Amino acid sequence: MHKVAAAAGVSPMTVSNTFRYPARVQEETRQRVREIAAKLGYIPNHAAGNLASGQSRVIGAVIPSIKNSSFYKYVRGMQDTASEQGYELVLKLADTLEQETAAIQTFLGLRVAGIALVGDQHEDVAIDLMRKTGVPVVESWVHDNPFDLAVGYSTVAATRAMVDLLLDAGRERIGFIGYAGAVSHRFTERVPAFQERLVAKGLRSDLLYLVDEADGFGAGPKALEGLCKLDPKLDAVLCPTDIVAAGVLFECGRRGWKVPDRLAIAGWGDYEIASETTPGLTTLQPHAYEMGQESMNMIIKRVAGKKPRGKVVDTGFHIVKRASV
Amino acid sequence: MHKVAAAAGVSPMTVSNTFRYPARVQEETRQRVREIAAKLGYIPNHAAGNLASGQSRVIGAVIPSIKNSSFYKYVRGMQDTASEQGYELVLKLADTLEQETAAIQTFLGLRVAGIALVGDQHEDVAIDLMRKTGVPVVESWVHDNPFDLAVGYSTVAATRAMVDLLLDAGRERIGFIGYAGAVSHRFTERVPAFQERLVAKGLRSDLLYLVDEADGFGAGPKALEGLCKLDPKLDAVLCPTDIVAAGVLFECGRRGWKVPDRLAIAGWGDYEIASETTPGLTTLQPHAYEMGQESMNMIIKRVAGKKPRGKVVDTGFHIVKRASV
DNA sequence: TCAGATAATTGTAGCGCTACAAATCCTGTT
DNA sequence: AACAGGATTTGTAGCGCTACAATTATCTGA
Repeated sequence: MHKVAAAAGVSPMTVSNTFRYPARVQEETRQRVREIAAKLGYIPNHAAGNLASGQSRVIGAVIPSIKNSSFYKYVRGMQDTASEQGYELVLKLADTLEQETAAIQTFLGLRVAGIALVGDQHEDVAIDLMRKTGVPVVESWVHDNPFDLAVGYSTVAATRAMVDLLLDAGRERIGFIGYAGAVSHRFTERVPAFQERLVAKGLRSDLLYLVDEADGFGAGPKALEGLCKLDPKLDAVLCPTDIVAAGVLFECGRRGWKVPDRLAIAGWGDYEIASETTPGLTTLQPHAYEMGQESMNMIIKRVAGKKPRGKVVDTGFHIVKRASV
Repeated sequence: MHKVAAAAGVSPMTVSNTFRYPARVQEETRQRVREIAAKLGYIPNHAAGNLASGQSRVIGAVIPSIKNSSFYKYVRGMQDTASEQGYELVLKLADTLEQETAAIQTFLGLRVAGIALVGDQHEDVAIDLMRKTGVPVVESWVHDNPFDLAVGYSTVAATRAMVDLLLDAGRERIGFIGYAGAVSHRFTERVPAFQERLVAKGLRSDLLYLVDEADGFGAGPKALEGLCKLDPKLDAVLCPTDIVAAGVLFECGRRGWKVPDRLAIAGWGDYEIASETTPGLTTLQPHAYEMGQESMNMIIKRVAGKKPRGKVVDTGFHIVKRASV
């Protein structure tokens, strides 16, 4: 900074202002400083700025997995919104709670302005740390009991809507594929919501099968086999993700089963593959992009002191009807 | 830090050493400091440490897209390797060169220890900045002309291998699906490599079709239609990604074409879907995880001054044979 | 017991930047 | 010409931490 200042014949403070508060600096001066900075390859040191001002324009997001497209739109929404408002989004991947905690610690060490998390299950250490440091935190894909801020949709309402859709289609032996590794309400909440509807209609509500991973195609065939053992006349399945649904669909192809005549298949997440299979997959669209946008908006407003703690935003969902149901 | 020091009855320097150089501090003291730090929710301020030491344990990676699984293993490889060696990996998404430049600027502002990029096409501004600041930079998925460090495999050799595979399978009217938005050698290099083999055999080498996006299923049907217009007797296609290949496969299903009898389909990337379709997709496995590992190793060695500039590592590839060819 | 060596701890200074207050420069008035 | 009042610019101090040198504690063997 000093070199730039010297080269431009101004004080270091003017250089600082040029980048932080351009309005404070005269057009002409600003231009000159910018030019010289560019020529010298000068980039303001965020770390030092952060230290001096106690503020940061960096927001950290912890993402469970990029193995599939489920979080793509969510991340895009965050990225777009953050950069629109002059913030920077950096990502860390974490597939387990331990990794999430490590990621949170890294972000805390970086003194980010805020943290975006997925889900409401976190290690105690992490919760403790976030509480003690007081960083703004937004949890997404969840609907209630926010740690600080939350944005999501109601999994329960969505599950009910999906089951109703299958019932309306005249299905009576509906199977449910769950995610065994689920530490999150996002997955576990679905079971009771699923059963409640069937019980009300006097139908079997015990056609449940848990798979190890929610993102693999391979889970589909396994689950279908498991469910068929419980009821060979199974006529519909509700899947945890479109990937699993596609796996089931491929398996139906191998078995020569017509979809949806022999089996109706409902997916979840509106992944790209849902629109590309034949038949297309009926699925639940979780408004991921909007969730990403809103999560950044909440964090940024919180940084500005405009949002109270404990705030929840419901971004809703809608069902995309295709031929598989 | 001072609060922790006071609470533990030691000097701030001892607290600093406890975290940075545990070996320098007596077991007993270290333990006490750690406990009190945990109780107080103290996390060392990376920004300040970075500033004081002029060093950083954070490495930034710019990733083109998380829309599909193509980069999943690559990121995992980076993440695992970085954390094994005590570094932190943070990610930024960038789908365009402008976004990449912005991401690089952010990382530079954060004063990261190194930067990992995908491909060898970058904006001049970005190149200039990286050169002037002298950060270690590793480009991956590319094989030559490194800006600093590079790790990848030979797209040319891989294309040749794929074409040979189709020729060995007795195909004579082979179509090539390319990626129109390709700014990178990764995609453009393939065309001449593709043609060279066919010309040598005296076969048509003009069955080319460019699609807008390499990651969408939808590109498959479009490309197939385009290629069939050029040659209705097309008997094989080489796709830019498994996603496109799956799109072609689905389209064959709609048309009632048997794969590989009527049309052989070769994918690229060994995405998960390649093993789950029926028939399975023959594809090219780019050793992405190893690429991620090696890219971090190179950066970290470079930080330690052990690697010279201009170093390239070839992580190779191999062909996964399945039923589609 | 004590010099001499090693281990453990501790001040000091300063990393690059920004908040804040103070100083300087302009303009248009009177 | 003098001056109020705003626009610009500029010192000063300090953010939280670490390199480095200096200090103090502890141990060794004769």
